[in-house]
Formats: sequence, structure tokens, C-alpha cells
Amino acid sequence: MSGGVTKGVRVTAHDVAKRAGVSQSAVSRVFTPGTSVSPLMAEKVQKAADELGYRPNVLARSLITGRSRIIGLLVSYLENQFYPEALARLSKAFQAKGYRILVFMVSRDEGETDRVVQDLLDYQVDGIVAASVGLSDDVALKCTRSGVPAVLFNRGQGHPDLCEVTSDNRGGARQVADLFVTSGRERIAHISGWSGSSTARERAEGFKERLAERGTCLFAEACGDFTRDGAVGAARRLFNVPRGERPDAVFVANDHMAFAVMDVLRFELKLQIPDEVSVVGYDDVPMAGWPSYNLTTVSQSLDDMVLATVNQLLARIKKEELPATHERLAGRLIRRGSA
Amino acid sequence: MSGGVTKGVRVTAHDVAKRAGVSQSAVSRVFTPGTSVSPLMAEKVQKAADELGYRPNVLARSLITGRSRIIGLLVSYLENQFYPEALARLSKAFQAKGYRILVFMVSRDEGETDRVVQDLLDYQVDGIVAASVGLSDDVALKCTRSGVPAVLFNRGQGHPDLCEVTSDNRGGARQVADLFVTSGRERIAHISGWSGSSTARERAEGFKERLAERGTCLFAEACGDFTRDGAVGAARRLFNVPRGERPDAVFVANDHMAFAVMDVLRFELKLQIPDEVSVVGYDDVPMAGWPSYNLTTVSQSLDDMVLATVNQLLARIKKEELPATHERLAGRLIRRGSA
DNA sequence: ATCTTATTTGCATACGTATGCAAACGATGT
DNA sequence: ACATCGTTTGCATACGTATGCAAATAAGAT
Repeated sequence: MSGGVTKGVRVTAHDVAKRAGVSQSAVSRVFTPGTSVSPLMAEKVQKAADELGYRPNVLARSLITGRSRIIGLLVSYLENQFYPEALARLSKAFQAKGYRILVFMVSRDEGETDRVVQDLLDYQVDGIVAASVGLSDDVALKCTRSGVPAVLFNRGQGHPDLCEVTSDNRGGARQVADLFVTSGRERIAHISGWSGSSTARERAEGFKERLAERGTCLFAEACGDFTRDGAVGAARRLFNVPRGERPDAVFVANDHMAFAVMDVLRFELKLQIPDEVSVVGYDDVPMAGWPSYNLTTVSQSLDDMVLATVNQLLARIKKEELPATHERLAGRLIRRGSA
Repeated sequence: MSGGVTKGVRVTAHDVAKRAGVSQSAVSRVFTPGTSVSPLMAEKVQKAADELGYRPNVLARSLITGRSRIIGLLVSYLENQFYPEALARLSKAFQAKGYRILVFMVSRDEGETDRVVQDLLDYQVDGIVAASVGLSDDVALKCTRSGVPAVLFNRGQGHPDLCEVTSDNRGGARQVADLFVTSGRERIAHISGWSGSSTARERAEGFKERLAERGTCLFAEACGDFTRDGAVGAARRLFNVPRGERPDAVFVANDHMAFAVMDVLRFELKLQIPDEVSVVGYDDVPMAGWPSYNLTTVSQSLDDMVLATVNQLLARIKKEELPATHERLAGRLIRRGSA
């Protein structure tokens, strides 16, 4: 169509075929692993392709094969260091398997999530990873009907069609309870995450559960909503009170909030950590190991979670019939200076 | 082909057309904005489409239109809070314009970057954003020849075909020099970024330049490579020396390294900040405002950079002939407690 | 009622690739 | 020499959609 334009010209398999004096199918076969071509043919085609700078059009290929080799990733909370880490490793892991990642940022609004998943399906993604994002039943059904497997990363909702990869939030939280009780803390508080997330609920439940088993109970509780601002507010509500009513230990539902809490305790309320109050987080993000925070926390082994996610998803992409699994990886208490 | 499988069945425009008793073209028009269809037709088609759960196949559409509405994003350094922030905002901004982001993680290895860009081109992306990543001349040429515009985000390399959006690194660094000199610091050091990046070089040059203009010069310098470990090493080399040879001010080439430097100074060397040594960073990531660091730094106005990037890229996607521009946004010194 | 003009619709084809099928080819054995 | 078998190649078609073109229809003007 374009007459003299020198850029923007797409060179197709037909062009290569013409130049090499072979058929378009031959070109296709040379660029499709697992097909049989004679060495001579391969050489001729490669030469012509190199001269023209030909590369197969992945979109056209996807149209036929029905596989785009694209994985959709839903993510929010990127300000929490855990998720950039997860994103980086998921991306690398999928890249290594020949898949690419299409990223969608979503807020906590469920309506938005639904629209975004619909978008992903429109792009014919081969699978979906929802990192810390819930999927409505409606949209989950759409996915399975389209034959697109999905796995929830670090979030569970007990849906039978959805894979889940989480850490053993209850178990992790129980270890924190044990730590506090054993070290003699008496006014034990909890700053919880967003109540709409299973992760937040499980951590809170496991914590209280174990406190009860050890013969004590929660002294105070506030919701931090998994945001920094929320955590700052919660910390003030719990600790900006007369000395006697002040907790002497607090389990914060994730590291991101724990940093905020520590900042409030140290710089606003001038409290000594861990002498006057112990702080424990959850996730073990890299920053937790930095000396400024030196935060005791429960480690989610990110590598294992990523591995499980990738394996599950790719397995279900290969064999649609595979049942959805729920993997729950053990967490490990990392003792540092804050408790 | 498939006989009784209930999932994985793709419903196409033909199916909708058949059910609605119209032609496939009609269906296409109903789902293509800007085409003319009668209200009656629109209603019939919508009804059939809803009943079948039809959604247009974006890949097939792209094949025809030649536009995938996908933007390729190259990113590294996700452990530096600046980039998740940038990623989030770029993603949101492009989403708002109807584009999606295909993310590729790359290391600093140039060979890998080239392969990855080739991958992006294979996916027929409409444009490329390289965040803090350099593009070889070879691969830049390939992009322009394919008609795919690229913009370098927070990195410049003076290539005539590539857009660049950076902050005025020289100017920002000069402000830091002024701050140190004016506040009477006498042994002024610099911890630089990776020397392969223009950002690192410009910050170092601007800093030294201004020091010279103010009649002084650099007391010591070390390379931190833009990594935390690198910065830790650099801080030790510069500061783990007899008291008299110790710098009393240090400009660290970005915030991410500055946090590491502060940790070493405070917790390993027991130095008081800012009394014994001033520390200034660059970027103004959110963490810089947290009381634990309270870091004086140069703000890159991320929103403006993102806006410029999106505008430039979309403009060049619309009109291929537009010349590549180099935007250089002013930075602002944010005075906090560390200097 | 007829002619003109504007609008809506269907037909056919194109986008760039993969793949079943049959023809052509080469090698091997007798 | 021929028959047999395995390999390589080209032909034709399909994937799901957009779009130029012409036919059909509706609307408006005289």
C-alpha cells in the first residue's frame, strides 16, 4: 500500500519465501521448532530471513495455535516491597519458560478487577496470576469457561476452580503468638490487614487462636488496612494512650505496615523497641533485614511461592482438566532485633 | 473440531452473526467504535453477543489493524523503590489511554536487553519504554525500521532516533553542591552510580562542576553501582578511615543507595547524621520521607516524567514522522533532616 | 411518483502464520 | 531394474477480525 516509505514495512514469511525461492510453508517450518526440514532448506531460508531481517509475527502465530504465550498478571500494593519482588521473580520465571507477562495494576475495587480480567481474556492470555487480588465468582467462571487457568498468589478464597498459592498464614501467626507469650509479654496487640483479604483474616485468627491456647488473649486490636497510612493511624490509636494501657507487644499483619508502626512508636511516641514494646511483622521483605528496622518477622519463602505458581499454572495450561490445587507453604519465624 | 468439550470453546463473531441473523461484518462494526450501525442492528447484535458471552479477539484485530495496543516496558532495578513507583504510574497512565503493558525484566547485560527488545518487536508492540536501560544502536535501528517508537525513561544516550525523558541530573546535583558548600562542609564526597549509565555520569559531573565553581573540589569518591551492596562497600571505603580523613558530607547518586550508606554510617560506624556527616540522595522516593531516614534529596517529579513519556510515545505512535525529543525535567531539592 | 442523496448492510478479501494432505523426492533393499 | 518406505516440500485452507466496495434500503426534495 505504502509507496516510498522506508520505515514501518513489515517483512513477512512470504517475502522470505520469495527471496529464497521456496514456499511460505517452508519458511514457517524453519521457524517452528519440532518440524522437519532439510539442512539445505534451513540454510537457504535462514540466509534470506537474515538479509531481510525477518521475524515471525507472534500475534499471527497465536491466532492459529490458540496460544499467545502471554500470562496476565494482576497486581496492586506495589508500594509494598513484597510485590515488586514477587513481580520480578514471577516475570523472570515465566520468561525462562518462554512466556511473557502482561501487567495490570488494579485497586481494591472489585468492579475494576472484573473489567481488567475481561481485558486479559480479550488479549487471549494463556493464564492469569492474581497477586493479592480477589476474583469474583462471576469472573472466575468466565475464566474457566474460556479455558484460561488462574492462580491466586498470596490470597485464598476457597473457590474450587481457582488454584491458590499462599503461605501458611495461620501457622506463621501462631509462631508469633508463641514468641510473645514465651518472652513474657502481657499486653499483646494486633494491627490487622484489610479485612476483605483472606490473608489478613487468617493471620489474625491464627494469632488469637494460639494466644487462647496459651491461656491469654488479645489486649487490643486495630485495623491498618495493609496501607502505610492505615498502619500509622492504627499505631496511634493503640499506643497514644496512658502508659498503663499501652501494649507491650504488637503483631503487625505485614512488614510494610510494621515499618510504619515502628516509625510512629520511635519518632512520635519515643518508645524503645524492643524494650518497651516488641514489634513483629510478616513477609520478610529485604528491608526487614536493614539495620534501621531490623524487624523480627515471618518469612514467606517467595521463591517457593513463585515456583509453585509457575508450575501450577503451566501444568494447567498444558492439561486443562487438571484440578485446581491449594498450596500452602510453611512460614518461618526470623528472629531479629525488634522482638 | 472438539466434540463435547464444554470449556475452551471460543465464541467468534460468526457465531454471534448467525444467532442474530446478520453478517459477521455487522458484528464487527457493532464492536468497532466510530462505525455506523443502525440502533436496531446494534441492539440485535448486543443481545446475541451477551447471550453467547462474545468478546472480540484482540489478537485477530491487531493482525488487521497493525496495532496491538500493547506497550513494551523494559525495567531493571525493581529493588529500588523508584521503579515500582514508575511502573505503577506508567501502567495506570497507559491503561487510561487504552494501552496495556508487557513487562520484561532485564539485567544490565546489554546482550540480554537486545534479545528482549527483539522479543518485544516480535509481539508487535506499538511502542517501547526502556526504564533505566540502554538500547544498543543496533537495536534502536531495528525499532525505527519496524516503525516502533521508543522512549528512554530516566536514561539518556543521545541517540537521534530515541526519545529521552530524564530529569535535569546536572542541575539537581549542582543544587546539592551548593547546599554542602553553603552549609560550610569541607570534606565533600560522592558515591556514584553505575558508570555505564548517563544518569550516574551526569549527576557526578554536575556535582563536581559546581564544586569547582564554588572554589572547592571533591574530597573523595567511590562507586556504588546503584546497588545496595555496592553502596555499602563504597561507604565503608570512604568512611572506615581515621577520623581526620573522613568526609563530612556525601552526595549519594540515588536514594536507594543513600539508605544503605546511612545504615552503614549509623550502625557500623556510629556516626551522627547530619552532625558528623551530611547525606543527600536523589529521586525522593516515598521512603526518603519516612522518619527513620528523613533524607534530604533531589526530587524527580515522577508524575511529570510519566506524563511526558506517555505523551511522547503516543504522539509518535500516531504520527511516525515526529522527530525524537529529549525532555529534561527540573529537579527540586527537598530539604529534610539528613543534611 | 420520481430522482437524488445519505445511510446501512452484506460480500469478498486481506492480515501473517501453521498445518493436514498429497505429491515429489531420495534412499534402501531385493 | 523395480518396488518400498521414509523424508521433504508445496498447495490449500484455516484462525478471527476489519474494511473497501457495491447493493440495498431509507430519507428527503421537487
